[in-house]
Amino acid sequence: MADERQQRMTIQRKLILEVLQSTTSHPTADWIYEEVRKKLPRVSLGTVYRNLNVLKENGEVLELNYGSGQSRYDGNPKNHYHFTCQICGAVYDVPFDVQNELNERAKEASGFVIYKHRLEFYGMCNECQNSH
Amino acid sequence: MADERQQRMTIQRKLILEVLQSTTSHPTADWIYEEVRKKLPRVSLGTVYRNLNVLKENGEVLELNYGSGQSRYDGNPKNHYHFTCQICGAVYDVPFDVQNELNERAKEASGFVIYKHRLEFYGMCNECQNSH
DNA sequence: CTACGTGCAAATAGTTTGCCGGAAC
DNA sequence: GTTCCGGCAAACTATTTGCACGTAG
Repeated sequence: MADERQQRMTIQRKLILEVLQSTTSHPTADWIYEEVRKKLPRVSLGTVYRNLNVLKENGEVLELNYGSGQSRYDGNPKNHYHFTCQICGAVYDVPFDVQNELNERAKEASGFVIYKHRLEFYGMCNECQNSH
Repeated sequence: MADERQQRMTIQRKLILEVLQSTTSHPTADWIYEEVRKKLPRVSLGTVYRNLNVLKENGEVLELNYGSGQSRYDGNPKNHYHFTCQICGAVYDVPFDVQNELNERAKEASGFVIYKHRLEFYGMCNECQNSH
């Protein structure tokens, strides 16, 4: 809050944000790295991670984190819900309104101050359904 | 499903399950390791992880996975909701009924087959509130 | 010109695995 | 006795970090 450190919009940071905002696929850091590398071949994976963390702290991207393996990132910082296919691992948005009354109920049930919630659905996507 | 591999109830597995079921603190693998070590000093961390994975596959425990760092484990396999304090990192249960109609709405909104959902709340716990 | 950011490589953290001896059944 | 499991240490994967140079503002 009191940290008024000046941030620079470098080419790397700009490209990383663009990649994230131009896909709906909730990619991993590694995938983002490969994409950015197409335009900026000498970029490093460390830079990708560093910038994802900066952008996350700025509230410009979300980190999604499922059971195992890598984190995934989402260029849409507005709270919304996700679906993960338990067969192929793909992650999709679930387009229905955020249920803010859930926060109320959680507050009543727990007594804690609730800032936000995260809701993730699991199941089988259409493609995986068809190949069964 | 077709895997009818015979499992043994070893002392290690038994203690790990007991530790998990006798706490409401959703501990990390490391904490479980330290607890089990009090009764079985030569147990190894690898064994703890191996057994947590076995128990998870059996559906006897849940793996909870938040933003960063380690996984946490829950000895209560019934679906229920959690609250994470964003200040101190503690995880608590949120005692209100599972909202199965959310699965319906997600199905309508996405067209996918939904098996389950996971709902996590974030905020500030009472202790952290008092120390501010 | 002054921080802040980058590339690179090495370090870390969490978790998994290979091996071989040991124990459950 | 057979098969699964445990201890140990090494391996692996994802992510972070130290350093010296580069560049945005």
